[in-house]
Amino acid sequence: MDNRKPDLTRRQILDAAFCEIHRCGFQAASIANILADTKLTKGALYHHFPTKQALGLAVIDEVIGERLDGLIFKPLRESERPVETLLEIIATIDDWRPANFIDLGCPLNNLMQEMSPLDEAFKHRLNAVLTIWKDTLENALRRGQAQGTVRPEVDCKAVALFVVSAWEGCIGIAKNLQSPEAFSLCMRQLHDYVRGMTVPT
Amino acid sequence: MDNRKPDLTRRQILDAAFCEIHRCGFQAASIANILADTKLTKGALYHHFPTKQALGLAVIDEVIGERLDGLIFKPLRESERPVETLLEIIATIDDWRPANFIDLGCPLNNLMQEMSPLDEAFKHRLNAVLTIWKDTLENALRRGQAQGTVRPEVDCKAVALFVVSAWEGCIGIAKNLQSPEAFSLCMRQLHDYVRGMTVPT
DNA sequence: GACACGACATACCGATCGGTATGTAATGAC
DNA sequence: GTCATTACATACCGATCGGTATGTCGTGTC
Repeated sequence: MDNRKPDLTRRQILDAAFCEIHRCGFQAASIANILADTKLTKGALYHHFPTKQALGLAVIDEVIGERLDGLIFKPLRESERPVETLLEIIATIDDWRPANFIDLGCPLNNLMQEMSPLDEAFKHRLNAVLTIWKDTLENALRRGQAQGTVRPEVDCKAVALFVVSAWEGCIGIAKNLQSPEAFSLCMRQLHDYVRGMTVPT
Repeated sequence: MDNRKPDLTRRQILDAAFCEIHRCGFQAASIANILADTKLTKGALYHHFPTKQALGLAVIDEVIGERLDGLIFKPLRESERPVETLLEIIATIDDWRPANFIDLGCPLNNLMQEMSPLDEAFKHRLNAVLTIWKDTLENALRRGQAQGTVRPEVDCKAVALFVVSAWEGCIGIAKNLQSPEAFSLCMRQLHDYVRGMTVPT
């Protein structure tokens, strides 16, 4: 225990927790298993996170939320051509999705299905991420309308909601089928759906 | 304990297990909580089901699978006009969905997200139900093509897969949002999507 | 160097868990 | 009525759980 690095320790715990929660869900994720990946002990864990719940909430904000921001939300926000970017993200998802995506599913979706009926704080944090996603898509579609790439009669709010739902649905079904092919096929339909919202060129 | 009715006892345990699993998932569902709803004891439960896993698998086959069959699969199989029936089922979902659907989500989807990476037997059983759903939709679309109601260029396999995925996605997102309005809005987009597969009249 | 605090490690705690072993009684066949 | 089997009820088991209490030592300030 030379050269203490509390920030590194905390990050190790967070990352190990993310992996364990992704593997078996929050309720079944055990503190002992999380720590087994770190060579750290309960003392360290409880120093940084007062409860298992607090650790889970930190995973949502600091791991899951940050990842989705980097992969989806930020590129859309910053794009000059948001609808083209959205179509590109969907079309190339097999290139950038994490390797265990089909095996284990989407960490956000998994936690939403598991914890939102059981824990108000989880639901609130998960809702925050979900709402960013939904609003980011809605905003992209509205900007697309302003740019003339999205059809003016499209209900951007409804379509954004449906796209997020179908996206998570495709991941969830592919997870059960354990089929990368089903995932690709399904995402291609989602891509066609979004393209159906655009002005033909 | 007069007048033993083993079939009734078994059914009580199954139904209580379904409710508890729906509420908090399989892993967190405890035998003690399941039994608390029944006035029965562990002796009865382990007489009928050798393990907790066996009970969970029976819930999939005998409760969840049967329900979906009654609500969706069978009406589609037996309809003379399957695509119209599909559109009708989607349009009227708010009339026939169970009351706790938005709160607790779809029992099939919940178990798929939770258990399919963890337990091969669960995955297999869940896959069986999911595949029936998917194939039933695919078959409905193909019959629609034969009847001239579905456009001939539609890839029925891909669309069926996407519809099931989006359906489960809508339920899952509405569950986190705890919003019946979001669910209705999302299912309306799904309805529009399916209708986009039909020949305009 | 002394001291306080922070960052951990370790041993321990009570509660809960799925399942087992044993007991009791209902039921049906003879 | 006797017996075997079925259908439960109850007490108990070892394992695991999240968390607590205590100890040790590293670090920074004076």
